[in-house]
Amino acid sequence: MVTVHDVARVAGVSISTVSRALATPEKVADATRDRVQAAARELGYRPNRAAAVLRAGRSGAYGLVVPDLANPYFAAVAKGAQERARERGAGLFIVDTDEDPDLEAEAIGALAPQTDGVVLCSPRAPARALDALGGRPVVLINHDVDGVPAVEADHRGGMRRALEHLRALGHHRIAYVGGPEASWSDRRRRAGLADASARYDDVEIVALGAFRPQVEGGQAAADLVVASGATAVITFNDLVAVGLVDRLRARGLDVPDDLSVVGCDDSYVASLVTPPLTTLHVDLRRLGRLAVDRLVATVPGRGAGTGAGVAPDVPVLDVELVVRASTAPPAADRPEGAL
Amino acid sequence: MVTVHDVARVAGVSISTVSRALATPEKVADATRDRVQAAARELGYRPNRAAAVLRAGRSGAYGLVVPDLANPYFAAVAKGAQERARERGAGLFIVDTDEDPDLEAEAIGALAPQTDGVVLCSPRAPARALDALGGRPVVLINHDVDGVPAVEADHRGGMRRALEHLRALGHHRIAYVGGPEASWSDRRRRAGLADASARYDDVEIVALGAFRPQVEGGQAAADLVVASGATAVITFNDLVAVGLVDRLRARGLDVPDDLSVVGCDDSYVASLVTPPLTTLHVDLRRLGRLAVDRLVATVPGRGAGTGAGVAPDVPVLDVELVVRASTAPPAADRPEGAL
DNA sequence: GTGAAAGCGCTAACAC
DNA sequence: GTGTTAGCGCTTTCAC
Repeated sequence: MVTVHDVARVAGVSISTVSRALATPEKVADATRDRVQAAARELGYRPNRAAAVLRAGRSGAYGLVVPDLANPYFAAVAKGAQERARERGAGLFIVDTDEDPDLEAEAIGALAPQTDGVVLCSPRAPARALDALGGRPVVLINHDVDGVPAVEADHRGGMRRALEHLRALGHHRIAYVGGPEASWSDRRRRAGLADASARYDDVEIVALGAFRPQVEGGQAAADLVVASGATAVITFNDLVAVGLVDRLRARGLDVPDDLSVVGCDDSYVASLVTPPLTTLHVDLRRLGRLAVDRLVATVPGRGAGTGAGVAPDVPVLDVELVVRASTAPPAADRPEGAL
Repeated sequence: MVTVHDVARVAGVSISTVSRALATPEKVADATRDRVQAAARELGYRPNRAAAVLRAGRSGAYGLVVPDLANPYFAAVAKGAQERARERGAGLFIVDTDEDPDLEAEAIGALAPQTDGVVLCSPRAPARALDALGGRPVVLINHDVDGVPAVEADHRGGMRRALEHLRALGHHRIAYVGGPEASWSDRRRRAGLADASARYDDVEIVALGAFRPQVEGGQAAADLVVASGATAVITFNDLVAVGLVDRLRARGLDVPDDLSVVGCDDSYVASLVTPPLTTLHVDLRRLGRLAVDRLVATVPGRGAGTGAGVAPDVPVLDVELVVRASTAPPAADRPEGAL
C-alpha cells in the first residue's frame, strides 16, 4: 500500500506537505504542489480513508435510507443521490429498510456513526429515525419536521394539476386512492386535493385509503373506487394505478372508457403499461441529487464553500402532469362512438 | 463520543479487555465479559469503525457495482445483497456505473481500497474491472473468469426451457433478440440456445443482436424480428420484451396471436404489462445474497468459520420458465377462432 | 511555505 | 485471563 510517506520520499518533501498539497493545494507553492501530485499519480497513491476519518473526524461518506429499493421511485432517487455523491468524491451507503420502521431505526443507528450525514427518504417512523440519528446532519426527502433541512416535491401543486385536468375532461366526481397511513406524501396529496377541489364547486373528491403502495394496493382499492361512483381516480403512485387498472379490467371495465386513471411519480412503469398512464412527473433523480447537495451543505467540515450555513428554505421540485392514454372524458359526456 | 477508555474506566478493566470482551467474548472470563458489556451498554458505546479499520485493516464494508440501479434486475440483486450484508453486520456501498465501462473502472478503483471486497454484477469491462481491483477479494455475478469466485444463473438451462416451451407450442423458427455486445449473459444465452436447438432438427434459431438492454432495444429490434419470419422470439431481458411488444402493437401485430414473446429475468415489470410476459424466472435477491456470502467467505480476516478456504465451484441458480399470456401456438397451427 | 510531532480510537502482540 | 504498549495512515497544530 502506498502511503503519504512513499509519496513524500519520491517528491522529496515531508509528509505534511504531501497532505497539504493533496487536500489544500492553495496552501502550497505551485512547484511543490506539482511535484507532489506527480509523485502521487506515479505511485498510484490512494489516501486511506479510514485514517483520514479517524484523524479528521469526517468520513467522506453519506448514508441514504429508503423503504424499498425495488420500488422504481426509490431506485431513481437512489440513483440520483449516488451519482451526486460520486461527483463530489464521497461514498454513499444505501440502506433498504423493507418498509419496516424497526429496521429503519436500527439501520440509522448503525449508519449514523460511520457517515457524515444521512438522507432519509420517505421515512416510515420519522420521529424514531431522527432520534436514532442523535442530532447528526440529516436531510429529509418528502417529509417535514420543524427545523430539519428537507427536499420535497410540490405534491399540492401536482394534485391541483391532476384535478384540473380531470375537470377539464368533464369529470366531477373524483376518487383518490391513498397510500400508507404514515406517509407524509399521502397527507400532502390529500391536503392538495382538498384545497384544489374547494376552488371548484362542481368537483367532489372521494378519498379512500390507506392502501399498500404497491400493485396489490391498487387491486384492493379498485372495487371501492367503482362503488364510489367516481368517473376518475387519482392514485398514490403509479404502481397502485397499475394494480387498479388490472383489477378493473378483470371486472370487465375499461380504462379510460369507464374510468379515467391518474398515477403519481411517472416512474418508468407508467409508460410501459397498457394503457400508458397519465401521471404526475417528478424529477426523482434530481430529488436525490438535491438531497445530497443539501446534506453536504449541512455538514460542518466541508461546507461547500461559502460557509454561510444552510439556507432554511426547503427546495420544492415542480410536479408536472404528463398526459397519456389513461384519462379521457367520462362516458356520459361522449357522443356515441367518439374518442 | 464514548471510547474504549470510558468503558474500561466504568468496568474497572483495561482497554484491551474491553476490546476483547466485545470482539472475542470467549477469550475473557465470564464475569469480566458481563461487566464490560454492561458498561458498554450503559454508556451507549459504539465502536469507532474508522479506528478499527485503520488498525485491523478490515473495514466491515463491502462494495457492489451494478450497471444501472433503475433496472429492476439490478435493483433486486442490490436489495438482496444489501439485506445480506446488513444481516452480517457489514455495510454495503452500492455504486451505479450507468453502463459506462470507464466509470466502472474508476468506481472500482475508488471502492476497492476502502472495502473488504467487491461484488461485481454484470461488469461491462471485466478485464479492466479486475485490474482496478488489484487482486482484492471479488465475486462476480453473471460473469466468468478463470479462478475468480462467481455466482451465476443457469442461463443455458433457461434457454433450453424457453425453447422447449415454444417448440411444444408448435414454433419452429425462433428469433433471439440479444443484449449488449459485452454481455456475458448474452453470450451464455446464445450458446444455450444453440445447444438446445441442436437437439431438435425441427427448430431454427435466428440470432439478432446487440441491442440496448432497455425498452428502446426492443423497439429497435421489432422490425428485424418481423422480417426474420420467426413466429416466436426470446429477448435478452423483460424490458427488451416490453419494447418489442410495444413496437409490434404499433405496427398492428398482436402478441401472442401474431408472435409469441418470451422475456428473461422475471423482473416485476413482466407481470405488469399487457400481455403479461412468459419469462425466465431467476431469484435475483438470492443471487445478491449468495454473492455476499461468497464474498465474505473469500475475505481472509473473518472467513465465516471453517477457514477451509473458498469452494472453487460456482453456485448456479436455477432458471425457471414462468408461462404467462405472451406465448401461444403460432397462428398457422390454430384452427379458426381457437384460443 | 514547509517540517516535526502529536495523536484520532482501536487491535494485537507481548508480557505477566 | 488481563494489562501494557506500539502503532495503523493520516491531518493538523505549532514552530521555523
